[in-house]
Amino acid sequence: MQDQLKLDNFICFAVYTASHALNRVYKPLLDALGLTYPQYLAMVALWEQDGQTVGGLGEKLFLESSTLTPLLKRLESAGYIRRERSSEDERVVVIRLSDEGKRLKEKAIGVPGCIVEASGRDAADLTRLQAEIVALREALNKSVA
Amino acid sequence: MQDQLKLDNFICFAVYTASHALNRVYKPLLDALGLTYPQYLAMVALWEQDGQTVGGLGEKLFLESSTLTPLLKRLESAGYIRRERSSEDERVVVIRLSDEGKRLKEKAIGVPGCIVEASGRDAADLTRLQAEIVALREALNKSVA
DNA sequence: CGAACTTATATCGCGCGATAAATAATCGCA
DNA sequence: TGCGATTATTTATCGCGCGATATAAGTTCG
Repeated sequence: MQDQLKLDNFICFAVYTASHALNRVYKPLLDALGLTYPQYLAMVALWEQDGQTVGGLGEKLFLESSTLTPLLKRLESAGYIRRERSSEDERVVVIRLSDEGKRLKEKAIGVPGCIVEASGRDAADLTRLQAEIVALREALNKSVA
Repeated sequence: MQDQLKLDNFICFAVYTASHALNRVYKPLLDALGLTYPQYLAMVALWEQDGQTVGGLGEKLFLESSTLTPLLKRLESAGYIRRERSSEDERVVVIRLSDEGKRLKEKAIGVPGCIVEASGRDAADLTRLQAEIVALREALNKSVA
């Protein structure tokens, strides 16, 4: 049968369930760090570049301030970051890693390797697939904007 | 730099953001149907095969019954499905489409096409990518189990 | 100068999704 | 018969994600 409305033919279903599957692999690793999945991504973004603004982070992570602000507050109360208003522009809030937040990077350094291993693929193959998925995301984002 | 902890190198980040991007494309289409994204997937599974059990649906959708039960209750109170205990095995709850639920399929028939269009790819290309993502999901699920 | 506009973030409200743990009902088998 | 296994529900908790709106700070321009 060539039913258009067949679950297994849905790219959205593939992405949705792959996201869940990733989440389940990450869960125990991130529990050990005291982070949720989106929090982890925010921390990765900050490890990559400290001192980003809320807006800048949101742009990178594709999240609104209404999602990010409470998430960042949780990271702050966990002691991993500080939120400081910029002195040049008082509208802007700059996010800085605390010492503990910086130390957490060392504990997190092994996580990506675990994922690669769980995927059963080599890094190059994953990189290729990742690029394809990013291309899909970009096309979809363009169509909405 | 070849930093392992770089956001753009994360397959998880690609999947996570692609999932959001898909959600944003779907949102207006599903709003018109009165469905959320996971509810839509459950309905697709039921259009594909009516009369599935909660457990069976959960297996297909990779969701626990504790996630599915409230979701299905919402679909029931929306009038799209009925939940009936099986007479053969009274532990089992069978989900059946209501007439309205069946009619909804006609309204939903155009949705996948919109997504293909938004992706800017042809169907064959999407199918190939979809298969790759499914393969990733299967590998990840295997590693957890 | 100051009114009007823009930008950056925060707040509020909402619903949902996801999980864990406890409970209940039923089934099937030794 | 009785007990472990199965199936689903319940309860409680937590966080995510968004839209709408508010607040406050900066900017522009008459």
